[in-house]
Amino acid sequence: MLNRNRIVTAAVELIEREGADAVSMRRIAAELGVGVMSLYNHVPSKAALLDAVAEDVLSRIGFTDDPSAHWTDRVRIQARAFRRIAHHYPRSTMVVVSRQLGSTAGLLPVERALATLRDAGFDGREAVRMLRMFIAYVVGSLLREVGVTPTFAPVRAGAAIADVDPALFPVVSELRPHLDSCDHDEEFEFGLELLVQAMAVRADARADRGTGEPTGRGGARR
Amino acid sequence: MLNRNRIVTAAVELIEREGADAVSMRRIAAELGVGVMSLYNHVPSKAALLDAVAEDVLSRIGFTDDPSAHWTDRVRIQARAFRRIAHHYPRSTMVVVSRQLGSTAGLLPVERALATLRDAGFDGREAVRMLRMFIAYVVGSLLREVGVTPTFAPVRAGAAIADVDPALFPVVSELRPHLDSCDHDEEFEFGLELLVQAMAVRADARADRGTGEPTGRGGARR
DNA sequence: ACCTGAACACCGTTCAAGT
DNA sequence: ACCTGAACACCGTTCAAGT
Repeated sequence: MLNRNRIVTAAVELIEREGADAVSMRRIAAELGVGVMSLYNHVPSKAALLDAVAEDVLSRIGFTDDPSAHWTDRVRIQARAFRRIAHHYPRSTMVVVSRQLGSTAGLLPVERALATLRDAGFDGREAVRMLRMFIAYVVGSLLREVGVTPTFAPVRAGAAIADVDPALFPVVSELRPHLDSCDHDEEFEFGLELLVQAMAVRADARADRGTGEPTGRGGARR
Repeated sequence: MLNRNRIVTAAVELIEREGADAVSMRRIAAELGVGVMSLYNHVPSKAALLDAVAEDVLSRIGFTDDPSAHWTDRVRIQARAFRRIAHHYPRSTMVVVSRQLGSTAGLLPVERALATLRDAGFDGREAVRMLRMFIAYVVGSLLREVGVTPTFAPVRAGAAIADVDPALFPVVSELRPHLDSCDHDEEFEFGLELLVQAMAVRADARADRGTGEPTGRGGARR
């Protein structure tokens, strides 16, 4: 029997198998062995289907939050959990990122993250700020890893820019070896660590001013 | 007379006016008062045209790098310049971000940024790392500002999630006021400052170890 | 309630024909 | 070299008809 869930799953599979461009209502219907119009009994439009795909992928994030752990470790773990689904559904990641979700699908991660930041001693305003900054970093990183990021940085993996004029771009030419290779794990962890430590500094500053609980003391553990 | 540049410009204008979804070869041709197939004399395909759009927007970044300024200020200025085009071409920003560029179009910003980071005292490997981290943050921030970011964070501007169950999402409900509003300028500057300061700490650590020039001394100025 | 085919108004791109 | 219309193989979605 046809239902919304089967349609969404088929869409995710098709995206991962052939890319987001390959997705069409007709293709998905064929995949499921039904007429195109049957889909519309369960999904109002293609746009709504893609929203559902985004929510579905997001809901697959596997969390294991340990409230007794140091908040810096909890932040690290949450960031990595987020990154993990992107690796599991690389081509769907772009879909997730390019859709403006309106539902509460992605709210659980937010709840967990904000709770962690509150435990770190940040007030509401700061916690939201920190979360937004963190998400910006994670989303930006995933876009690079998924291979969609603009060249101007982690230049396209492999050869590609063999033809850089050293006279016009001296530094880029000099650093070509470093620009050409990119260990995504290392790169992500580097930024993660830098952010966590920067956050710990703020948390400590708060504590030293006597505001909030001293939970965040001791800086970022390694 | 029809040429590549006129076509790209028309595409950018159409994207900004009606959104990326509205772009079709036929629409652009109509806009320019020519037959659809005329476009193919100057652009090999729609995909190539969108790549050209991305490059065009990127190349519009206005830079005024002052090598005599403190490197932290140069980083701030470059980040803001990048952000500014995204505000000028909000709907094209998603196109830029979702295309994998292969040309040297976006190489000038990279050159400038890497030169700045080298001046800060970072070695090649560190400079590239810092740049990648920075770009991740900036790209992620722009996606939020442009309104494309997944909900799970800067929940859709305005109402949208009035229906959050406080029992399921206590922290989210409590922080609703902060989640609902988002001053993009403030938010961006907050993360920018945090990153710059974190980078300054690393630069100082380098200098203290006696490596590189002491250019980065003194931490991040405000 | 669910499924469906025909039809409509669109796509991107190939090809052969024009100048 | 540049332009072009017709044609092909696709789209998403509406509608009326079936069960």
